[in-house]
Amino acid sequence: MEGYDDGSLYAPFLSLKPHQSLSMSELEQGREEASKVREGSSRSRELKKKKGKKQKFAFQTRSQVDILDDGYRWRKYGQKAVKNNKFPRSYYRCTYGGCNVKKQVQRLTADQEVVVTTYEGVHSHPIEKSTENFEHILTQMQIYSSF
DNA sequence: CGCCTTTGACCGGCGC
DNA sequence: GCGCCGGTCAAAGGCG
Repeated sequence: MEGYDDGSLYAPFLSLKPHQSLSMSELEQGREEASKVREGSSRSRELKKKKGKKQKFAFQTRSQVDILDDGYRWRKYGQKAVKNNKFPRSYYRCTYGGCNVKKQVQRLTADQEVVVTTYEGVHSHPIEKSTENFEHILTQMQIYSSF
C-alpha cells in the first residue's frame, strides 16, 4: 500500500482512517542524488547521502510513552539531545530488508506530554503487526502543520 | 539464541 | 579554519 508517486500523502496508517481528513505539510527536500563514497577509514561502508525523494512528515501526539507502535518494527540507532529542547531526540529505523524508512521521536520542552514523531521515507513492505493499538493513538493525533 | 537498546565517538554541513 | 549542531555507526550488554 504505497502507491504514491506524485504528491500523495505518505501515511499508510492514516489510510486506515480515511474519515480523518487532516492537512499535513509535506517536506520535500532536494531531489538530487549526491552519492558520497567514503573509504580509507574504518568505515568502508558507502555512506550515500541521498537527500532525494525522502518524504518527511511529522505529527504530534499526547502520549506518555515515546515509542509509538504503528505496526512496523523499529530499531533505535541513536539518541541525541537537541539544543532547543531539553529532552533528547530518539532515532529509529525500520528493520526490513530494503526498507530505509526512518523515524524520529522528540518530546517538547514546553509540554512533556506531547511527543513529536517524524517519519522519513516510504515503506516497501506490508505491516507486520496489527494497527489496533495505533488506531487508538490516531484519535489523539494531530498533524504538525507548522513547518 | 536472536534481536534490540544503550552510549560514546565520529562525520558533514554551516556559520562565524 | 575552527567550533557548534545535528545525524549516524558500531560494540557490548540486556531481555524475552
